[in-house]
Amino acid sequence: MTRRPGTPELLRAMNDRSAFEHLLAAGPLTRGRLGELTGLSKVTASQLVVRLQQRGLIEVVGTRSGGRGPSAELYAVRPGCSYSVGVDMVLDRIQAAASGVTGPVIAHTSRPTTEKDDPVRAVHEVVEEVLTRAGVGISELSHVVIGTTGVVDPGTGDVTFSFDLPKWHRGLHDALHEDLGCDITIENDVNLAAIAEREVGAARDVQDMVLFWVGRGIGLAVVLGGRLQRGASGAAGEIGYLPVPGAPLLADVSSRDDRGQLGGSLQQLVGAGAVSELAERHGIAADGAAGAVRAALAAGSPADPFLNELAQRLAVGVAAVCAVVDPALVVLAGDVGAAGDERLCKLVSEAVGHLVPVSPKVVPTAVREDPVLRGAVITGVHKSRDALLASIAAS
Amino acid sequence: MTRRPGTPELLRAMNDRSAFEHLLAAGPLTRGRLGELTGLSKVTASQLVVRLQQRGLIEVVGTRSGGRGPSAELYAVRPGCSYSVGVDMVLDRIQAAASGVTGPVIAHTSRPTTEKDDPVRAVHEVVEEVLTRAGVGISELSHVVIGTTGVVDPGTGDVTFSFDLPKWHRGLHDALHEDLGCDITIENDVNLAAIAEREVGAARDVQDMVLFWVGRGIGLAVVLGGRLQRGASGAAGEIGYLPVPGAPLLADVSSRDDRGQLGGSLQQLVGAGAVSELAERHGIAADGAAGAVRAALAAGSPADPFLNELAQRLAVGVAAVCAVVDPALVVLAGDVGAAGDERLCKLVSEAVGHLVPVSPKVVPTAVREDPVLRGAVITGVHKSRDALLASIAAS
DNA sequence: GTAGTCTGTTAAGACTCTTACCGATACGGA
DNA sequence: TCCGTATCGGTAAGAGTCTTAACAGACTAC
Repeated sequence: MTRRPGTPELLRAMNDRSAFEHLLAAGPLTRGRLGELTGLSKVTASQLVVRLQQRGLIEVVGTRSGGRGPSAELYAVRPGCSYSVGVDMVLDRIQAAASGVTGPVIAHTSRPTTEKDDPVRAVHEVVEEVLTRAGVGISELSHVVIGTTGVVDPGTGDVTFSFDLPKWHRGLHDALHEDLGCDITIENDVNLAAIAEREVGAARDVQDMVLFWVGRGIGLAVVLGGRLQRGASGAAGEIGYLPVPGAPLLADVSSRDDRGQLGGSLQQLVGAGAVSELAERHGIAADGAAGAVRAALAAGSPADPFLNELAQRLAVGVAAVCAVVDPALVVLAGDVGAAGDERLCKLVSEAVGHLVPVSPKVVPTAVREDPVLRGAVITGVHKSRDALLASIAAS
Repeated sequence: MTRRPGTPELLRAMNDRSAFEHLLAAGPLTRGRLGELTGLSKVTASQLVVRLQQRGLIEVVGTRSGGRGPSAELYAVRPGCSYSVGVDMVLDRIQAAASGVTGPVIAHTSRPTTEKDDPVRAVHEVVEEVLTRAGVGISELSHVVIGTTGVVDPGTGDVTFSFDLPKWHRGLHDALHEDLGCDITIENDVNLAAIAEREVGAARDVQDMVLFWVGRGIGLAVVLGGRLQRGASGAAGEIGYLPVPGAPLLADVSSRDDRGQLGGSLQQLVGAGAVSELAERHGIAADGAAGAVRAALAAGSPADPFLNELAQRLAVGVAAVCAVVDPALVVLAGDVGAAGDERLCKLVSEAVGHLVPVSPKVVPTAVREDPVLRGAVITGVHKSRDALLASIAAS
């Protein structure tokens, strides 16, 4: 409740902030146009530009000539006023990408790693490398966003536990913060994929959507009212544990199946292992679950029973989600989801229509390359923007 | 994006608004205290009080003496500056309650009705009656909030379809608005119960919670990030359709079971009919599902198998919800939920713990009397407050 | 070459807030 | 009993933000 009272300074901060946001969203702008967009007068817009320029947040990037009068100067956000890095680690590789505050990726790197590596060291090395490639000093780094399988405590921002990566555990957040000296955000990988989908993929401008990740593991990202919902303990979307018909109820959540893999009901139905098995049973030979789906799509109608059965299983999960949160859009992502493409989505959509009285659009992911890394970078850019805007308001 | 620029007038509006909110939240206040709470100086607080008083939004309600200097005047929101009415219709009775903008109910009425009555007329009559009892003219009425079983389109605010009430259909919102000449809000009854629970019940200050309504029908209200989530088509929480193990998958959502009742999987498992049947099978004789639960609780350990089975069934639904949205709190409400009380909640909580890796608190509803009506009144008060605050900002 | 239009600046005024000061009031301790 | 002190409410002067109005300069159009 300790909100500042409405002093005139607050007004200035609000307008500076508004102008900065418009510059971020609508590219280079003249003073006049900035005045129109913010609703402020010409004079105030000029003062505001001077302030932002003196702080190094914006710069002149050219002039717009061709009009009647003198050439107007074009202002844009200075990308170098804040850098962020996104990191994604999957199985045996760790990737990183760097961006300025304006958005576009300016450097990318990828190197091998193993689950036994110390995560702090692995992240440090890859961040250092990508910054070198970008020609940016570590002191200019504002935020690092790291994707992880598993659950992140929304209170502390720390890893609660992580599938596959035994060395990623509680305390990692603080260790990385200490090591890199910048703000650290650890986020669930499926959530990051959903952020990418909303920013540059199939879910642009959708306020209520879910992203159903079907790959080695399965997961769900829930976006409601335009906001990513992490749940009270960060476990929102852990739908591997969803109790569904067609799979035996777990005797206990801590028990493991015969593969030694943690898994609840839906996990046993549409996890990668189950999909491979299903493909095999239908006589489809391919490498891995996603490969099986691709092979089935290529095979045409002979593979229909396999795809139908897979769609039925997925639809049960989707239907449960629809019954609870009623999204406008369901994005199928992950290896298997992406491989299934529009064909599988159509089958799932039809099956869902028979189970629940709502009909969300079901579409394949439109972010085909490194969605998690992409989401991490986007999140980093957003975080560094927020920090800049807060600094505007504070001073 | 057409947001107003940061003019000094906006500042005044913000501060007026802040002061009004503080007066609503913290009861009668002196000018000095108001200045402290808003963070404004004594002078500004005085000017602000004068403005609000001239508009009839606040009034002097006494003086606070006993201190050192002269007695300070106490200001409070004038309840009469805006009235709202909440309406709830269940089966054969329609209820209404009226409130001023400060909150407390000032009049209540209840009259018989039937599903065949014209809803516009039924609502009109009960609203008129409760206003008469309150001594308020219809011209002073700002908002009417009506609870309904069934689905409300979040885009239009209109009824999409309603269980049990065939005459409640699309167009009702506009018809009521025309008839009563004030703002109309139609809201799902379970959502209203959740609003009441958050305001005066067991879910105060909880940001992520769900209310599981177990009664004649079953339903769910989802509150995430402090906001009620209605879903893209208003069908969030229609968990009667949730596919669960232990109940047969629906062949088609439009088919009906042998009772002729629309129902998905979870509905068939824990709907009132199923609970009564289960009780009968365990040799518990009582009138209705809630009665059976009360009888079982009174009977003690001989009835344990019945309660355990019921808890198991409920837990499957709760577990599915937890897997998707991970609430901090699950409130069991509705006839059956309320009857089950802490004993049933404990059993459900234990069963949920075996199904999913999160452990939300499971508690019985703390709003025992007319939760839906209560929620409707609270919603009406909030809406009329919003309207007043908007009017402050506009002028 | 001149008129017209647009950019960016300066000057004066309106509105909001703040600090500083003052008279009036009522309690508490000497 | 009386005076010191804290508090309430109000007035006056000042600082910060915005606005409109007017102006000097640059560039295009005819």
